[in-house]
Parts: sequence; C-alpha cells; structure tokens
Amino acid sequence: MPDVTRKQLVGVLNTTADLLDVLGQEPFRANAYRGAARSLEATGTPVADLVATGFAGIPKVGKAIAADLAAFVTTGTFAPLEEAASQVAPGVLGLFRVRGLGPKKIRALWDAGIDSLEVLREAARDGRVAALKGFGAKSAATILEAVEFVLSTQDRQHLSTGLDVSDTLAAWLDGLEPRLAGDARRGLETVRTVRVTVTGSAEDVTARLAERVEALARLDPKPLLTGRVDGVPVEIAYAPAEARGALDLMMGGSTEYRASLRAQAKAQGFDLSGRGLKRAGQLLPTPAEADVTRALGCPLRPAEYREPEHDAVWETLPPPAELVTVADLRGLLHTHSIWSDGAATLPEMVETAARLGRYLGTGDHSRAAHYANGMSIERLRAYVREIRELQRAGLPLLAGAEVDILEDGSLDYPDEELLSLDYVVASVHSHFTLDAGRQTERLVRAVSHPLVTILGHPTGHLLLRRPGYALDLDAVLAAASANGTVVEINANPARLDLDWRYALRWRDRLTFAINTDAHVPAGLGDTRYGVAVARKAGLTPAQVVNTLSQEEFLAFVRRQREARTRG
DNA sequence: GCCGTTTTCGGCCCGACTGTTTTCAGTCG
Repeated sequence: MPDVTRKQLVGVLNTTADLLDVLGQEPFRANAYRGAARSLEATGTPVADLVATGFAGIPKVGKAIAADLAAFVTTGTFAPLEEAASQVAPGVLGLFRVRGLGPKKIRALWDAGIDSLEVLREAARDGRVAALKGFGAKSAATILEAVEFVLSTQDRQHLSTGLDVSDTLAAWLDGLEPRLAGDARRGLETVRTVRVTVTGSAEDVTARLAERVEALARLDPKPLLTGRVDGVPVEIAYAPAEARGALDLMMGGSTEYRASLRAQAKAQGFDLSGRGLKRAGQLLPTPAEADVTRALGCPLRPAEYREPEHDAVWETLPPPAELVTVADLRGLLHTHSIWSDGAATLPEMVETAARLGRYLGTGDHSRAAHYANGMSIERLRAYVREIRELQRAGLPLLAGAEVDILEDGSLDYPDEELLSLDYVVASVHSHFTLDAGRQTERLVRAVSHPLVTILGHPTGHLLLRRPGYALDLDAVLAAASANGTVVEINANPARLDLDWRYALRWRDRLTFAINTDAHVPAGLGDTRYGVAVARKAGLTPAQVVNTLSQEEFLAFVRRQREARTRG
C-alpha cells in the first residue's frame, strides 16, 4: 500500500479503540490504541522513518502496535482493526459521530437492533430509543437532533481533508497543469466533492490515475472523471488549453455563481459549460477564466468571493492580492504545551514556530479546565517564570493563557494574575447549554473585561459534529467591537470559528487574530485554514493582529488596555 | 496494549454535568 500517511495510522488506531470500546471487553486495551494514536499525532517524523526505526521513541507504541502498524503500511490491513470490526455491525461505527453517544450507549442501541445512523433516526422518532433502559424522552430528543445534524453533513469533509486530497491528486496529475477547483479552491470550511481541473484529455487523466483512484469512471458526455481517494469523492475535469478558462470557472464556482454566469451567457446568446464558451455552436478561445467574463462583459469574481453571501458586497471588498496570506502572519498566538494539554514542551513549540519564522504566543489552559490539566495559580506563576527565563535566553515567545469564561462571564483567574501575562485569550469550555439570553450575557461580560485581549473560538461549534451554543453572536461581536477586543478565527480545521460569514459582516468593525490553537508542533501549520476563512471575509493584513511583530503586538495590547481604563 | 517498576504484574485522568435513576452511569472537555 503506497503513501500511507500519519493521519491514516492515527485513523486506524482510533477506529480500533472505538470498536474495542463498543465490544466492551478490554477497556484498557482500547485506551492503549488511543494513546498510541495521540503520540503519532504529536510526532513530526515521516511514516517511512517511523517504520524503518520500528517506531522507536514513540511513547505508547510498544512492540505489538509497532508490528501491526508496520504490517498495515505494507499490506493495507491493520490486524487488530479487522478482528474487532468482524465482531461489530458495519454501521455501528458511524454512531460515534453522534454527540452524547459513547461506547456504552452505542452498545445498548446496537443490542436493540439500532445499528446505523439512519435506523437511529427512525428509532429516535418512533419512540424505540426513549423506551430503552437508560434512555428517556429527553435523551431521544437530544439524539434525534444530533443524528439529524450528523446526517445533514454526512457527505462533507473538513477543508483540511479536501486540501490534502486535492494536493495528492495534483501531484499524481503532474504535467497536466492541475489546478484546485470546487469548494476547496474557494476555501469553504467544509468540502463535498474534491475537484481538480487539468489541461488534457480523458485518456491523459486515466493513464495517470487508473492505478491510484478507486472506482475511476468517465462521466461522458461531461468532461469529467469521478472516483474516490481515501473514501473521499473526487472529480477530475479536463479540457484542451483553449477551453481551460471556461472549465476552471464552471468547476470553481458555487452552484449559484455558476448558474448566474450561465444565465448571463444565455441572455447574450452564448452557451457556457465545462466544455467551453460557445456562440452559434462555435467554440470561443478562453484559455483563462477572465477570457470568459471579458466575453460576457462582466467582471471576474475572485474565487474567495463566489458564495451567495458575497453577491451584494464583493465589488467593495479588497482584490485577492491585498488579502491576508499565510506569509503575512508573524506570530502564532493561542498555542498549548505540556503545561496543560499540549504534547510538546515550550522550547519545542518555540523551536517549531521559529523554524516557520514566527514568534510563539503561549495559551495554556486555566484552572477550571481540569480535563485539560489546567493550571492552578501556583502552576500559572511557575509557567510565567519559565517563559520569562526563555525570553531572557532570547527565544521569540510571549506569555499568554487561554482562560476559561466561567458560567457568569467572569474569568478563571483574578486580575492580578492576568496582569502577569502578556496577553489573555478568553474561551468557553463549559456550560454549553445555557439559554441564548444567559449565554449572550456571559460572553458580552467576558469580552468587556478590561484584561481580555482575544475572544477564543467564539461559537464553540465543531464542524460536521455539533453546532455552536445558543447565542446572539451579533450582540457579542458588537460588545467586542465596542471594547476593542480581538476576535479569534480559530484555524483548527475542525473549528474554523469565527465563521467567515460573520467575519465578512463585521470586517470593518473588528480586529481579528488567526490562531492555530495548536496542541502539537505540527498543529502550528494549521494557519492555512484560518487564512482561508479570513480571505473569504475579505480581510487584509492590517485587520489581523498577529501580522504584527512581537513588539508591535505587545504595544497593541498596551494600547488596548489603556483605552479601556480611560473609557 | 503499554509502562514502570515494589522488575513480569497492576494500574491506566478526572470533575462537572445530564438524564436517568431511586443512588448513579455515561459522556464530555
């Protein structure tokens, strides 16, 4: 099996753990697989090197797991997973995606014959779930809501997965000028089908992909091949060089934007499709996207601005060349280390950031976050002391913390402790189920706190898994605006929170921070996804606080605090 | 299954919350 990624190793380990949990025979063995997965997530070592060294030095990967993983890399089969999977109905694994369901509940459902998401939805509706021992009417209602959410997002992937698969395809299609298309090109937070366009013929594509893409099939007469890569649906569209612009435009818009372009073309006597731009059956040369729009006499919308939400505003937004890029970011704020629930030491995290040419802003958890090894006041002081020592040694590093917003909107550390930090990220990690009124009040109070620099992951949503907490987000953003509080665009591909739609609406009234929330050194590379959100919102470097140098950012925090004490 | 010894066996993160119970199990972060 060629090109096994670390992500796939992590995937089979976690799936094995889930299955063992449902089987319920060896809970600690399940935890062992999960621990091994965590270690592999944290390492930066390439898979080939891991196999070559027998996974030496990777914590929690012992002899047995190392041997099974090595076999997986060569054969594509992970023996413990196969064995566990043979004992469980195939749809049961999907139930793990439903919030509120863990191994025990899933086991109970499965024993009752509820063994897939679709069956669960029916059973939650018709009262079968509520009648089960350990469940009730309230559980059934919660489960129904959660399972409907999961089913509604079932055919989508995170942007990170979409970009990974796109990159893989593009590498395989080398020589045919492969270009990113579809949702991933536009930087949408989730991606349905991974799309790539090329210059060439169906035969050119088939020659390169036949051995690599599962279920590769031509979709004649459309200039399109479909298939799957790592289980993700893909489409490869091809055109000769003279029609490539029309193809890129048709494959790179939202449904609505494509439809509007085709309607415009039709109104002017053209026929626009992936096959090219035609008039009276005659193909007009359109080697680039702009050739199409020029012929139609309309401006070319940048890919970032092709959603319906941009219709009314896109012409007032900055051109793509002025939008923030990954290269503009000079600091990586809101990161975690072994002081709380991160996997690496502060020096290791700083070193990785420095290798990326950036300073590191720490953001370990506060005391209320027990589950995440949150820091007591004593440990917070020791943490700040270590950071000050590292700073004296010349490391590019700032002292921050991710401080819990408590139920009443107050912060988890007293002001005198917050003042010992260079900056403060305030986030919600508990009491997700307050009613919208109380939740809004809570967050308004938090962003109005004189020592809060940044509001972390404002809605708490997890893409494809759970919606954010009930909240009047506009009211919270208004309070952030009034208090000069920075709003985070959390770049973790499972979060991408603040949503770009809100960032777009509030772009002129807020300052943003594109933060990785990295828990491992490799996570510091997630900026790419947050930048995609920022670009869809039309943000320039001047609107993103971590494009500032370390000194400039400290000055920003000082000004922010001074302005509040004056006000 | 892994780890670290009290060196080959016993322990493996835990407090808050929720909905179900009738005193607590299961899930989450």
